[in-house]
Amino acid sequence: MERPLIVILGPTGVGKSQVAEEVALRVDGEILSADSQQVYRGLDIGTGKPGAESKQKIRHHLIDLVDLDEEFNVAMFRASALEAEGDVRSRGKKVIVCGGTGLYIKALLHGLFSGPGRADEFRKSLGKAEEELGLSHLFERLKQVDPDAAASIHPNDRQRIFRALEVFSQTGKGMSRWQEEHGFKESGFESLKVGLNRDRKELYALIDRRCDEMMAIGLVEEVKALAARGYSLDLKPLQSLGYRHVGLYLRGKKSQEEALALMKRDTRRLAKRQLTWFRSDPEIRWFHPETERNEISEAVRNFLSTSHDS
RNA sequence: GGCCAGGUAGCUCAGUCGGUAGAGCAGAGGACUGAAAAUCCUCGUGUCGGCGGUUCGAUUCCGUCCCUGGCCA
Repeated sequence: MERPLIVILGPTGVGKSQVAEEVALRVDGEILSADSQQVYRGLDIGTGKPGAESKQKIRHHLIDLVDLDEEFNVAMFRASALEAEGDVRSRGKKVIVCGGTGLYIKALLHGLFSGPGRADEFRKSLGKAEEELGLSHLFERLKQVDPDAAASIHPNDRQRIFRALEVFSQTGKGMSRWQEEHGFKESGFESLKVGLNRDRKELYALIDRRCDEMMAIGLVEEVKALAARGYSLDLKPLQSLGYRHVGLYLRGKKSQEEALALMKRDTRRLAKRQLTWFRSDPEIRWFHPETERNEISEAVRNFLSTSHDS
């Protein structure tokens, strides 16, 4: 039996949280965050985690799963999400997924090919080879072992070249074959995808305001406190939006003003990339987060009344 | 009011010895299977301030007007 799942998605700053909370209260549900940064303990202000009042009203999941120096990735997200989903459902509550990390949502809904995880030793050797021979050499190597993957990966895309070589080296099978065989065909969920969007100008203005607010309520102090606890500003999660910008400021590379301006710009760019990702999904039904609240409720009601499991 | 410097892409500016123009930034579009708030790719037509003049042809030269900044009254 396919399990019903309400998914609320959209670019940063559109107003997903408010909509998700309203829906959760209305249908007696709990929220699974589909956000690649909220999983880190200590990243609060910059990731816009739900506050105390919200947590009192609604249970949130998939937040604060790991420390900043621990590894986290899509596969771990999927595993945690399935667990949380089962838990919520077992208590008779509705599951509402809310977030802007497209890959995470896709992995939850459709799975991932069961290839190897990250192989640090191997990556180190790749890093060395890159230093000595250049990335183009690694790309040539990929062409040899997995021409299909090489055809779909740009020669400059270091991250994907590394991953493809890693998959081949660990399994002896090209990543392109793994992907082809998997094809995101796993299912098990029947989903209602509620996409939230608004006029670009309006969205960007909200993003700018949100960045100002984050600074005003102590983003810099949050990062300082993390550094004081011994976390390096070079840690991967601290390279994300807001955190890396505060890092630039704390290291004296940018003034606070410049850092804030860059944070706004990069957040706008993220929103654009998120929209690009979501736009390609024809299953998403788009709504305005404020003016179409009624339409959203209606869609949710219809979905729940026709879904098989209830 | 006078003198000077400017008015060219959303912004900052370059340039055209007369043949309707190009950089940076901003922005737009796209890709995406264990780093995804990451990583990567692609994209620059705009009455060259208005109106006249010279010219086969003016954004470029000339005149005039308007606007902005500075200096002098």
